[in-house]
Amino acid sequence: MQHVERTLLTGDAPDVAPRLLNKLLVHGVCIGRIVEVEAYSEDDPASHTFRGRSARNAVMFGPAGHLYVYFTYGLHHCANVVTGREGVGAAVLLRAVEPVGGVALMTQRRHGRRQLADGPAKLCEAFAIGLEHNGTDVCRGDGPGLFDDGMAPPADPIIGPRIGISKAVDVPWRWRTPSIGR
DNA sequence: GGAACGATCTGC
DNA sequence: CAGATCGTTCCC
Repeated sequence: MQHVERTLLTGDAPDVAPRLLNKLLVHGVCIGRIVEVEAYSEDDPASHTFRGRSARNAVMFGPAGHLYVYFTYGLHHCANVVTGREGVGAAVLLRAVEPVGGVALMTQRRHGRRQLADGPAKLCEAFAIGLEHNGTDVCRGDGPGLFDDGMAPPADPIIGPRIGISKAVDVPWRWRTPSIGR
């Protein structure tokens, strides 16, 4: 199995996001099929990059294919894949994956709970993704990576507004694979 | 220096 | 439906 090509991630976030559906997130023994994503662009009031570059969001302005991990609500981590060309602050938030491998380990990390990775913070807990992975490359190496096993993105993704934001509430930049997950 | 709030999750 | 819990950002 191969890492995804970086060229897949160099477009605008809303174009890249639906392409990531059905790709695999792999970290160590843990494997999950991506079933829900959201796009965040630079001129987007809901994006961390809307007010310009900062220490926290610097990775989002870097080259495509790197992981942007942030800490929120004092206890959760969320993971994004940076998109666009270097200098453009955009990314795709990984919202949910369907567990495919490493379920025992993920269950342990999730303290025995049944929902392993059906939310952005649960996904990070299950896959042990933290700030130490901020800026790592998902197209190569041994850290959290994106892989292509040949399954195409869904032809009929469910499209809707993004979740948990207070600005640009009506922008339909959330994509979900039908019939799987929640 | 301080206050407000957040791309969430859980248990009550 | 509110609390957890703290880093980031913005304002004074």
